[in-house]
Amino acid sequence: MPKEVDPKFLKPYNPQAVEGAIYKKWEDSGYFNPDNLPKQDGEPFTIIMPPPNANGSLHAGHALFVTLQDIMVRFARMRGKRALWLPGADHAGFETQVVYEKQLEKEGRSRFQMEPEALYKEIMDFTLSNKSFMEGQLRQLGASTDWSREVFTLDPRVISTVYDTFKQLHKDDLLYRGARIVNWCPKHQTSLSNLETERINRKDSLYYFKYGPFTISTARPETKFGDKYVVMHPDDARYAQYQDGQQLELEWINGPITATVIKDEAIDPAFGTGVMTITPWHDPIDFEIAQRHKLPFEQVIDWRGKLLPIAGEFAGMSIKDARPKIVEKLQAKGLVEKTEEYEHEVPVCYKCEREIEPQIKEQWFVKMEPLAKRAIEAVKSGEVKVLTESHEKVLLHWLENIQDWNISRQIVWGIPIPAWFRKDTEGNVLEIYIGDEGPSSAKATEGTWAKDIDTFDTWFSSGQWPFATLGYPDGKDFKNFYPTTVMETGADILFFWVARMLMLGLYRTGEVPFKYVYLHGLVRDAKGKKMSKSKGNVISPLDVSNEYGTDALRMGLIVGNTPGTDLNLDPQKIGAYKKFANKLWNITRFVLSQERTGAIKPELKDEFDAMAKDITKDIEEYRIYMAAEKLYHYVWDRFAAQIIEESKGKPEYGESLYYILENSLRLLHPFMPFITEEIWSSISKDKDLLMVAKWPVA
RNA sequence: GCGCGAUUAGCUCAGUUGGUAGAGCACCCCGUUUACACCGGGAUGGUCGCAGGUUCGAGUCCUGCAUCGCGCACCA
Repeated sequence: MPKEVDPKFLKPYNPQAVEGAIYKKWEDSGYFNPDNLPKQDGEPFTIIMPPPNANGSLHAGHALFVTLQDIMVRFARMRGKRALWLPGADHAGFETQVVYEKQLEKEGRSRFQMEPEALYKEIMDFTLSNKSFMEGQLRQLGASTDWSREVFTLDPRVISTVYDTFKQLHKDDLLYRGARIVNWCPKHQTSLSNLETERINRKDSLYYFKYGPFTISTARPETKFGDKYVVMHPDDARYAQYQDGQQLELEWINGPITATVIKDEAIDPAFGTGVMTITPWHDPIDFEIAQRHKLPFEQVIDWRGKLLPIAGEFAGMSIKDARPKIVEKLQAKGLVEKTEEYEHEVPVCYKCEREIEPQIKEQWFVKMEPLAKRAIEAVKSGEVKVLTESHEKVLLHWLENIQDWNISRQIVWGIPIPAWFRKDTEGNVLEIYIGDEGPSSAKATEGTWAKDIDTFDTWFSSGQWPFATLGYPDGKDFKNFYPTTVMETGADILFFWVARMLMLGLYRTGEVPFKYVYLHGLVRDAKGKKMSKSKGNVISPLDVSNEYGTDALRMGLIVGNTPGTDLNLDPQKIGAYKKFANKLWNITRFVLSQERTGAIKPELKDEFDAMAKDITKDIEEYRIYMAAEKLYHYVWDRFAAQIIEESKGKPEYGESLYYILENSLRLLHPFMPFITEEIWSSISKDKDLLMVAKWPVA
């Protein structure tokens, strides 16, 4: 004689009807904040959320990290730890500015026609409205984050931490301001770090020009106007007759010039003719050669990519227009020997794919080697463990070959660099001042003070995120929750972010910022293609959540997703987990129709406990994908398909069924928090929320 | 140039410290026996890229090769 069950179980599970209310219950309970947890003596467990860029909607990658981190945090919370998941939002400097500039472009406006203050305010409004939108989306995905501790990357206390780090680097002589070759994007009008450039393979013409007695080869005729130095390898026998410093008169693009021979080992005798002329202002190799030989630097191309007056009749032309005309002129003068097609790699801006124009610019650089050294030690000693091993190798390789870091950006949307320069009337810098407020005017005995108008590379500030968010150095949270437990983020920002956090965290606090690094891969579409707006194959996690339920989305993102490898998000797979949610719903319906008779069968309990122990170990060792799959199979293939079938018509199974259901819900909760909490409220009305229920394995 | 991976069922991928291969989807057959048709039962399907080696035993460790992919880097 079956018992009456709650009528809600007589219909299929409807995620949309319950998820919102459940999230509200969690949030109202206060348990997202570790200070409110029933058990206050547990050890701390901390994850700092990688702050999503507040410049659009959450994408599938966000849904993946939310799911992974939420599983880790809910698991820790149920095991009695003081679990803190600290949420954030990123102003995302250059990224957001690019997004906003596209919007301006659509409106027929341009940032270059705007006052910086007005532009800053507009982007701030844009960012803040996206931020609150995004917070709602994080809730929809079930993120059990402590909203009372949320931090925005432009919060005053973050900026103050960033300024302290800048000052400290200056004090420790790890910071320099130098005129170096930078990666200049002519579209975005800013310099970029090496990481912010990409290389594309391209076929171009390689021109061979007669340069006095030599033949030089170049792919960039438009830079050659100021070339007065001709360089060859000192051991190249073909040119042994020429001496370093020897001067030659020769005919060049715009008339006769005096050229000087330079011998330098940077030249590869096997490339082209083994001779080249140099353009120190627009080429990194040439820059170094010029530095070694103390040669002058002259700008040929302006910041917009147009030729300067040194180009004579070509002045004011764009590179694209000028190049063929210059070749034509040289041809007419009989100075073109031949032209070859060749393939080479060209650096481009990672945002607009416009060709990078190397330029010399005064920027702030951080000396990275000493910082990298400590990070390498931390990785090698195991103070910080990187999943997977291959990512650890990649990280070490990068750290071991680190280059100095340009942290200046010529954009308004960012944290201003707290530096002032005292300049004479020529514009030469007489003195540099670094501080929160400007230098007192009384100090300017000569020249005038001008503020650095640049902002920091976003990664310079976000590289300090773990300790900045926790209130270093005196904050209570810093003392309680630092070093954090896990940094879970995308493998694609291993260098941009993880490496910088590691280095800056060690530098400022003397401790690693996190003990584990868990890296996830890219979320691709069902066919393994990278999602992009232009391809139109973007899957919105919020849409998927609405259609299949958040729990199904979460399972689909987790099962079979090993750390560091890309995941194909197939709606069919999500559908399979929607069915699983319904299965669980119907299991409950059946169990609730049974009386709690008989004693728990030892063999069933032992079997369940062994499974529970096994998946606990999996989660502890970050095999989350495997824990999820094992649970799925236990619940469906063992519990539903076998145990329940055997139990039919046998009242002595009653208590066993309740035992297995109740404890399965505990195990499933981190993965499928909504449906498990909903069922929990029906089977144990007098107890606290499932999110703080005790994990079945100690 | 330097470095890191991948190659397992038709497709997409798991396979934890070496113990005679698994999932989802697809496909085929049967079934509406009261938890569930968002279901149940069953079937087909793999010489685990190739060649060697270590081992009682290798998808799993080692070496070489092939193919594909990724990252970093100043070749005019």
